[in-house]
Amino acid sequence: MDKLLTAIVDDHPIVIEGLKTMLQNEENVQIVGGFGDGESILFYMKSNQVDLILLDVTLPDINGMDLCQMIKKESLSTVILILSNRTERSIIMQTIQNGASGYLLKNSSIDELRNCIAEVAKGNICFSKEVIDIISRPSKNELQGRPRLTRREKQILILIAEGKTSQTIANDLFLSPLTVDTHRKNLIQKFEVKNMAELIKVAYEQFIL
Amino acid sequence: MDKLLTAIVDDHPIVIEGLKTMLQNEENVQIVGGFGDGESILFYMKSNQVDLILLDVTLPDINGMDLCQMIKKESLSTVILILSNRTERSIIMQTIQNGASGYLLKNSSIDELRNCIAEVAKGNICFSKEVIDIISRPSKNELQGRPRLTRREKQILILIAEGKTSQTIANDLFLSPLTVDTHRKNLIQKFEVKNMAELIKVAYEQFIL
DNA sequence: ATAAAAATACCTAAAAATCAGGAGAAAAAA
DNA sequence: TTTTTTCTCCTGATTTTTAGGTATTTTTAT
Repeated sequence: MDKLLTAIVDDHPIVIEGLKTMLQNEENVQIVGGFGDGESILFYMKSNQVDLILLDVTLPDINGMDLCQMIKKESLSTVILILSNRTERSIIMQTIQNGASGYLLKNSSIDELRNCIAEVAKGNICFSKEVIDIISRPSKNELQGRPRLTRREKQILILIAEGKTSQTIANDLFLSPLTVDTHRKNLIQKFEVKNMAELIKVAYEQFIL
Repeated sequence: MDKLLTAIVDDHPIVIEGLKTMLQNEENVQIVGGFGDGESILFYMKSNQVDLILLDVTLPDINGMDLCQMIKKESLSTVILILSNRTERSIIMQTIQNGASGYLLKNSSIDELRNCIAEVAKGNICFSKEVIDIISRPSKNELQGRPRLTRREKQILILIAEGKTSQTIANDLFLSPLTVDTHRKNLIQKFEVKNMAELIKVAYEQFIL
């Protein structure tokens, strides 16, 4: 098997150097360069093949999620492995949704890194142990502080998210618009939000929608 | 190693039987029962240990995402492996976010199933090849039809999602409220939505928020 | 340098949502 | 069978958003 042509994208030169050192003796990896921002890796990819990208999500110019998409647009076969300090589950999930094949925290061991590189090279999706914990563990504020919605409230919430007005919803459900307004009010109270926009946001964050 | 006490939850008896047959000769798996709905597995778990659940997302009583959470609430150590026909990426991601450790399509081979069971039992997250494709491939309507937002628009979108009014946003950004209104208007046009609630919804669906 | 895109600001009116109360009927739970 | 929750509808005032526009200044890209 040919070595994986591997690029490192991180705005900390130290991290780049560290990774280079850690990976220089790997049999299946060949570092083709370190890049400090999104622009430069995208530019490099226009004229060079890259099989694997070790990518930090926080970059000066482009955010990691967007960069993932751009990289995949440039070359679908390039595999992206995220190396980041960010431990928010939403960030992890979003990078995967945007085309990354794996996610490691920066404090991962060389073994985990090695293992993940092997897995993603095979086409699998791979996370470090710590990341799996984050993904699997329903966070306190997601499970605990999650308001209980009645059937009607849930139903109306969905219709609100579809952009419908109280009037329209009332017609759909054969209710008075005033009733729908009451449910709106109750939803706002239950979720402790200021308006419908914020309501939809937290509903998404808490996976109710 | 002890055998994994494994429950099958699916509303099609044929699927339950098929899985039982497929897995009866596995060394590390012991089927403890088949369940046709969410209630019955939750009830069973109250008095019996279950290590692994093979779960269909579409059930008559409770939807798969919610059931995942309930199962994890009942027993955090129980590992959930989704077996489903649903190929929507959002469903796959949501089950994982809700505590599932893997996702297979029902037409997966016995080898893939065997492999995934082994992986999730080790604490890893595992998908079948087809599922990986779904997750990794940015779908047309997500990449293509995604409106390009300017920096300002994105910034204002975030503040709107926080429940702020035009007035408040204007204060935050040292702008005229009228300017903020213009950006609102442009956002509504770009996303082709009817109001802010729907805007936040599609922004989430397209991973912009 | 010039064209295009983005950001800024304004106007008028109508429509819709939010706030702050209350109150009766139906359904579900204890 | 109570009790509690949910669902329903109401008044009235206020705030905010939405839907048409127009138009100037700054940035950005060619």
